[in-house]
Amino acid sequence: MTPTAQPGQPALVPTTENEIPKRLLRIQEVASELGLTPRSIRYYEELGLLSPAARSEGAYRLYDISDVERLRFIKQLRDDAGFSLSEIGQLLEDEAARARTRQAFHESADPAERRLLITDSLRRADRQVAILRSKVDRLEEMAGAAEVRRERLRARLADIDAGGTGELPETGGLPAVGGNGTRRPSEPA
Amino acid sequence: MTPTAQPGQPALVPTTENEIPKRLLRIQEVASELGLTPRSIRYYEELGLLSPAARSEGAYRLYDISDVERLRFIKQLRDDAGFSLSEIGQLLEDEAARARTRQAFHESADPAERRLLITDSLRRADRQVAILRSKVDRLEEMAGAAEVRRERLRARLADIDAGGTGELPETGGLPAVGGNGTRRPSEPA
DNA sequence: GTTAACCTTTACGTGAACGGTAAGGTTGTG
DNA sequence: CACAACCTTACCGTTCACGTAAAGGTTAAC
Repeated sequence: MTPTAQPGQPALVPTTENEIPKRLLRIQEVASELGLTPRSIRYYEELGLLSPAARSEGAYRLYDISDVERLRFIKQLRDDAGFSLSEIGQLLEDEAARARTRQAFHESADPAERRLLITDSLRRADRQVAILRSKVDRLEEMAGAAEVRRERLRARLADIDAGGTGELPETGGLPAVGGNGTRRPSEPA
Repeated sequence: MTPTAQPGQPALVPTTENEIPKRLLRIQEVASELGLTPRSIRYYEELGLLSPAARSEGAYRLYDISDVERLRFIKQLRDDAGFSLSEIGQLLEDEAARARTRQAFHESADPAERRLLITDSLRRADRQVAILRSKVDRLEEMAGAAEVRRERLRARLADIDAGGTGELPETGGLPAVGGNGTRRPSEPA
């Protein structure tokens, strides 16, 4: 509450020289930045969706930028794409593999081995793109259908304003308004 | 199991003349057609998302085409768009209003009143379009980002195949592969 | 009118995705 | 070194979206 610096604050990683000061974030900082809760982040970890880059001496979880980006992606997949956490798990590399992979990549200068790691990631990226694109397409179709229904309503409105009955002859769109009541082949919506 | 017609089968509505034979469907028929279960359909009804066009003498739920379309829309909103059932309720006209509206529309020949009903539906349609479009946009962005990450991986693969190290100098994409391990400003992904 | 296949309501059970709390340890500033 | 603000694990509770079973009534072909 005081205007002075708070007690248990962040933490700068002791960078060897004047390298980029890689701030490691504690769980609450990450949570606020992403609009998540510490609880849900721990839950994702429990499911194997991610694990913090490091732990402090006292076992505090410490996250780096790549962790935050991964979490942001997870959140988008959950909120925007509506995937379940288990589907997200299938889409992402599981955390164990992720750790092994990046270790392996940096420790091996062997191009053949590196090639293998990259083609592996590439396969995953392909899957992600395919799944996201197909979802975009389905949603695009829904949005299009909604626009069609809207246009129909506009046409009916125009018809009424032109002295008509406001009933359209063609196909019954989504029964937003009319749908049943009389038994004419097509109802006004 | 017999090749003969089953016992408790469908039901044709006694159409006055040779009007379009409006088949009313029982709950299981609707469910199979849409890939839902009777239970979930009843649940949606319980939440006020829809109600069957009619009930049989013995209280069987009977659905008409407009009901099926409405259910199909609900399912799409749930599966493809990932909305919760309560969000779907907000997007759709609630069933009570829907019944009142279509009654009102058919019983009133008054253009002014009809106009009101239509503008009302139009407002809802506008909301639906807006919400769906914004969701499409967010997903489009995600898909785009995924494609960028994929291209980066392809570039690294090409680099390796050209005798390079497979590390890219620019910005760190989603930490799909590399992300931490060394402390260089940008990691290979 | 029997009967198989369907339906009804009611109610309790379940998996997913967290929320909340308890009991206790850690951090960094004053 | 005291202390406020953070964190830890462990565990029980909750909401949503149904699944499942019980007990009984309905429908339509035979």
